[in-house]
Amino acid sequence: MARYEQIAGDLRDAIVRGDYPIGAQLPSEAELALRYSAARGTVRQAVALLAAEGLVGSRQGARRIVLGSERSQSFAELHSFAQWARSMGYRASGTVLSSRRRRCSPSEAVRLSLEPGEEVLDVLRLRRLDGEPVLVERTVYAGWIAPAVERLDPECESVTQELYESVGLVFAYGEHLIDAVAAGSEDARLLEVRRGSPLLRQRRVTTTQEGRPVECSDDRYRAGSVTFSIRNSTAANPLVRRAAD
Amino acid sequence: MARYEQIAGDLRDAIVRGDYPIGAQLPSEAELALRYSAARGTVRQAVALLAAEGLVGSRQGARRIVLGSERSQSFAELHSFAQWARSMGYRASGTVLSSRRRRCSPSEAVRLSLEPGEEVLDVLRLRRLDGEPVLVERTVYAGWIAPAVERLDPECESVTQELYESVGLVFAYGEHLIDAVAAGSEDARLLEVRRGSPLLRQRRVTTTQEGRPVECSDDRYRAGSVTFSIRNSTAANPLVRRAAD
DNA sequence: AGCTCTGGCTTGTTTGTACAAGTTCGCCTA
DNA sequence: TAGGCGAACTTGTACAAACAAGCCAGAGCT
Repeated sequence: MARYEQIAGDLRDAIVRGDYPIGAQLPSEAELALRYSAARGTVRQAVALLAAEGLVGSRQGARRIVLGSERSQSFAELHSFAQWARSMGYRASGTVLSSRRRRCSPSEAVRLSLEPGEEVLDVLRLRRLDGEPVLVERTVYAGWIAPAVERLDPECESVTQELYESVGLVFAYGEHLIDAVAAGSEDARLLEVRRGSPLLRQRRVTTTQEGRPVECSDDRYRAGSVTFSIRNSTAANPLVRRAAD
Repeated sequence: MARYEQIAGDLRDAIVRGDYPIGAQLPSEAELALRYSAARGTVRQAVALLAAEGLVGSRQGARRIVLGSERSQSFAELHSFAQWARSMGYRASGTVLSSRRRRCSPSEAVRLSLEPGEEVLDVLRLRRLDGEPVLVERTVYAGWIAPAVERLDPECESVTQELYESVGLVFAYGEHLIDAVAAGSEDARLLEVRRGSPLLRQRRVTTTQEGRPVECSDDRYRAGSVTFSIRNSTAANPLVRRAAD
């Protein structure tokens, strides 16, 4: 682990612990550099991490200020339903309801960088938290990863983790579109809500570290079960609002 | 404008223009340093910006890869409905439907760091895109900014910008919770949809650069009018999924 | 008392250097 | 031909130094 990550971790712990309550000033960079016997640049990398997490605010000329004390785990939590659930203290489970190969549509070909008509794997999963159905996941996997996905246990808890362990696949980048839709009849039946009731939809495309698209998915959460949270600052975070398709 | 921002802008333009299409490699840091007559550190700051925006991916040892070519303006767009609308080519308008002072509730006192019972300003706004109502905004402003808000034109297009120009107020940090809810009867009437139809809700708290909370708001978008978009990578972006309140 | 202004403190930007660690690709060998 | 090896390349981390720019409090003045 890098030195600046250690320092960031140390400071984060101190903030979470309440050593620096909300509104308090952080020590100056020079002081921190001295305390950790590190160069100022290294300390800056550390506090930049905290700023990106929204824990501290920064203004040129003034001491850094503590803005919050909630820790957020960023990427991993956005991707792995199971990991997120575990960290929140829920018991996650899931079932594959259908899984079949087919030729990809033109729009999927674009999103997954495939040749038109190439084969893809279509998977429908229902996910539960503590037994309650909360999420319908309709995922399209690129053909090259399909065999590994088909080998997975249908009741498999964490797809992300299993794929990592079986073929070393790492989900590294993602684009996510979040909006609200009415439950269709299938959604309604699976999630045990009335047709037309509000669902939170997350559409995403995920790629490997090399930029190779792996999957695109349409996930629908039952209203009231899940919330997305973003911290942003003037200096960071590519969250934008877009017009609907 | 800082040198690294110029370089980042230049590279961003090149990517958007298609000089570096999706999947292409960016020049190495050394080459960019030479091209821009800058130190490698400066170039690194520039490409780090692009990486944070999700435009390029980074892996130690390998050339940087272009992941996307859509420009996102990050913070500003998340905050100013008017600015966002303008950048998307829409004509934004809005009306203040009600505005009244009252004592804050205990939960508001916590979120806005106020004394319990302190005065706040409650504003209900309806926002339109090209004349279509798309957003109901219920905002609670801290008492200290209330006078400036009350002086605003009820038809004011961009609250953010007006507050900046009139009192120099800058919204610098924000926390946002996004989920889906069913339209209440007031929502339904204002947005011209049926009661119970799905809405995308964004709750937020905004603070100044000093960490002083300015407002908290409950914004509800008509389904199909707006989506939120996030790009994330293993290394960045504090977006998380949370259980509902 | 209230105001201005200045000097010291703090963060922001840039350059330069060095080494660590991961990737890529060609060459060589079995 | 398939596989292993290594050299060159590329990004990541760390240190040191200098100056720019913004903030703040206290000194001094009105």
